[in-house]
Amino acid sequence: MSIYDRLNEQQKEAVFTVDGPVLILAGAGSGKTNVLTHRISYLIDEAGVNPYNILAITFTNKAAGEMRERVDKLVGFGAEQIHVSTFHSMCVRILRRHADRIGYDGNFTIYDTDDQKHVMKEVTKKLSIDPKQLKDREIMNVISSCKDELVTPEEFRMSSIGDFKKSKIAECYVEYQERLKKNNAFDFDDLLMKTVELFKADPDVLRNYQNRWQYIMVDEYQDTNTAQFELVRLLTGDRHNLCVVGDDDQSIYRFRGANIRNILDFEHYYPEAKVIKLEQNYRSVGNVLDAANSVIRNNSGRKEKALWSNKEKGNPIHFREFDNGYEEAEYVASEIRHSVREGNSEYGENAVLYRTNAQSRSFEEQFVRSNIPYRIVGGVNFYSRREIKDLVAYLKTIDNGRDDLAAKRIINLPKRGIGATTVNKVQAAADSHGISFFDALVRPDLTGITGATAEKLHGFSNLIFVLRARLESFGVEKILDEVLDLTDYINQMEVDSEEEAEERIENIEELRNKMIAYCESNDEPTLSGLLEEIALVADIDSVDDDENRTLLMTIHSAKGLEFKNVYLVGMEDGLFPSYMSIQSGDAEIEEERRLAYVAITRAKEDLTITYAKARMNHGETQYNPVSRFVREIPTELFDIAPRTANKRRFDDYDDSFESESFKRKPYGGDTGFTGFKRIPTNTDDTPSGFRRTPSSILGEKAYSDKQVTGVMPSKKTPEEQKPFIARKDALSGISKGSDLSAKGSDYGVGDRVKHIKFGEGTVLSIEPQGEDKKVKVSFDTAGVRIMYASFARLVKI
DNA sequence: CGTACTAGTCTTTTT
DNA sequence: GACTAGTACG
Repeated sequence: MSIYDRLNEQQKEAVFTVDGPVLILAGAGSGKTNVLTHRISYLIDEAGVNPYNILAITFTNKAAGEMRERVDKLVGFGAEQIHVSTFHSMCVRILRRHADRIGYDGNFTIYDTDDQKHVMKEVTKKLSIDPKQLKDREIMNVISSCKDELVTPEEFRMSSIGDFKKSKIAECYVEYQERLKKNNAFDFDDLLMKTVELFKADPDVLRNYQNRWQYIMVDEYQDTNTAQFELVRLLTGDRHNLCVVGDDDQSIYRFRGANIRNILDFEHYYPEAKVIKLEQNYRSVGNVLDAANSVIRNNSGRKEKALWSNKEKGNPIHFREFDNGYEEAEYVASEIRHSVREGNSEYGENAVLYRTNAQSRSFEEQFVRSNIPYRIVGGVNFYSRREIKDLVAYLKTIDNGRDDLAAKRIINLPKRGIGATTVNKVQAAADSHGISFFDALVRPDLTGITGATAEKLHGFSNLIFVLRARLESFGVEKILDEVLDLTDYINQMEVDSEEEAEERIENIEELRNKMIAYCESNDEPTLSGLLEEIALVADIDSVDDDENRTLLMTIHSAKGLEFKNVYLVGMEDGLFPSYMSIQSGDAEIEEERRLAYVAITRAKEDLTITYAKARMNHGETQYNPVSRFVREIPTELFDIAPRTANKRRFDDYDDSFESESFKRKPYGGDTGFTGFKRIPTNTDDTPSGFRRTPSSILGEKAYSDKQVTGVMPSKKTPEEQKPFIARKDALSGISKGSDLSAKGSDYGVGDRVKHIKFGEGTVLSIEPQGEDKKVKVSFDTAGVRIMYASFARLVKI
């Protein structure tokens, strides 16, 4: 009996074919990750390949982490030698070592979208481009596409001759790239493009990596762009020991430059390639799979595939129609609550998938009201939040003063009376002397700034020097506290509301947790290392599978995940497929269709599709028809079919919900009835059909005053219903570093405590962490959390 | 230099 | 509807 016995024939073939190019066409849910991990294990244990010679590239850090974990379990030892990483982090590592070969310093910074925008602002200003005629955003998109396709500024300039608009963009590209270079910065696209450039410019370096990585595997191959293809091609060299895994039907990143031809033409490029199709789906029940197949069938130019399953048919696909998005969200929340109470699923087995992040809001509101523990993935990236960007800008400036954008961001933050005029003077001095912004501001002899303003600048640079000294003496772990302390950031923060303040403080707390986590997982933590990790994380990376919370996310984020119950919401033409894609044509619609296919195939057992007749979109109400993708699913697969549903069928369904406190009424529409309306008749909007304990009823009652964030306690005494503590009080514990250990020491292990957001819980453990304490608390509704005493401000009850 | 108001944009997805 | 950048004014 070996670990390979449980694989099916095709999977075995994929695992055992280790030499030469291999294309694994892995349909949704066909055990792809399993094949990849077994293949790595086979390479090491059976084919005698040194783990050091194996490279596995994935799409997200989360996927990389999971793969490593699973390989670790299969392979006795040596798994840590395998290089598992994302394209971007692999490129960063390579560039850190060899960037000097292409004229950059290995100590480069990585610009995010926000930083790029700032640079582009400067560029268009300098080239006096009218922002009304040519938007920064458009220019950036074109440049990004160029980089995806490995088109250099010079090449693009040549190709744009004669085209006015294009040549304007080309000028911007040239200037933009020069500025990046001057700032010793790469943007995301550069990481790939410059690595290719490096490999082409320096064959020795390339050969070095070719020798190191003799067996290469690429996951999610359908999402690679031209630069990534080229990178892989170069690394593979003459060995051709390349195994790519993907599914052309799940290619959903065309907008980002993903080139579906990479997978469709693989055999063309490597004629000796072995093609293996994994067509058995182990994930979804028959009806779900049938629905997925009937949708994707409408696309042309696919690789021939026949996904099948020997699972039972399962439940029909649920289709529900609503008057508006509010009712849609209300329904989903009540279904999930129902399902969990009936013991049919756990919160974490349910997921809500939508096309756009903007849709998350109404669901979040309903989930809070219904006391459903949830987690929203994506939206505004954690590191794009203002307070986080501010603090990270401090960290960057402390780390090295070469990031001009970072220095400019914080020079007057908190307010020091340094304005635009001064900033411009300093920048001018920096430009004319070829030094960084920060270096220029400490040189009054170059800037010509005197008097009070010079004093202010001096104050700022002094602050940075002090912080650098503290970094030296206290280390990365403490540096954030020092920044908060010396800048009095939290008290100086401008906020509109108590809620906003709370949210920001929590984000800062989260940043602090992440920094500590980084320090703990690295033998030699450095500020540069931390900042690098920060630059390359995606939101999905921080999703913890064990949390038992319902996940809300875009379909894009859901790729690669699976859930027992999936709610695919907002299935309206104009929203999904998006209005843009409908305007653009077949290629775009096909991409949206693949997205629909990805969404449907996330469901293991139950799929619920919802539609709202009217929906609020940027402030105006839209009326959209049912998504064409829904109409591509045969009506037999639905319990209530779109458009053909009748009252009888609805009433059948509704029986289980009929109650005195909560009624759904048929809606008489002109297209024939397909939806229903709920009319809550009292404040307790829970269907009375559920068996509920008195205490949970009490909890629900307490909920009628509205809660805004996260998961709340199930029980509240009148005293606790007081509003949040006044802001200044709430914050004082954080900004004064010396107070830290004094705070929150009035409780011990086993005590009941209350957290401002997570509610009540029991203290599991307390351990000292420098001046602070790490407290582990099991919250009644928010699960087990580890937090820092100074931030958590737990109150003993 | 800082504030308050206005206009514009976003909303398709992200390493 | 929400957030941001830009502008006018004190």
